[in-house]
Amino acid sequence: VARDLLGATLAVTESDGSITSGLIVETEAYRGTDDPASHAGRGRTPRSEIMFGPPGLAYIYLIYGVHHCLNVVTEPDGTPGAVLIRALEPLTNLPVMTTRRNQKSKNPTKLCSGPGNLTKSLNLTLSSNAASLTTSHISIYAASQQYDHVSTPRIGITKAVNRNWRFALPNNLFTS
DNA sequence: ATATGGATGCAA
DNA sequence: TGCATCCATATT
Repeated sequence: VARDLLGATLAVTESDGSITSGLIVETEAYRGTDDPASHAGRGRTPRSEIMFGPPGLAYIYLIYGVHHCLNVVTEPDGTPGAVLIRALEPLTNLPVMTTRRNQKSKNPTKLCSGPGNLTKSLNLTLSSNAASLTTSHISIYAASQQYDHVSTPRIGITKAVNRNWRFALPNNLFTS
């Protein structure tokens, strides 16, 4: 699923009705109770519970007390799994993103480059945790084509570094 | 290289 | 209750 999400469109409907969106260019998979790098790797906890739930929900958590990370719950009900969205190529509402990121340059390549950066650009916080990606203000539209990809170890983790579960569009300027 | 700073989960 | 840890980023 992490591979399939490459090239999909992530869109957030703002309170004024406008759409802030981007193309998913970088993802990471976290799957199973035997994945020590996953929040679900030590079984069900209040936080990881959502990863065990039905697919199609947003899992948003606070990291380092500073940044939010957006994940898509993927596996069938009962099996834990989620895909971390790590980078987007901005599509709409770029000025809004630039303002939220306090960017002076209008260079779009860094607007959504990194999991904490894209949630800031899209204004996603814990209040959107567990939102349905099919019926809420957050939506994902499947890619219209199959994209080529590269895979590498996941970033920022210390366990299970040998699994190449990070996926990105090759030679993409908007990855982190 | 370093400051940032809240939620989480586990031990006590 | 206390504390180490954490899927990161901006700034020095």
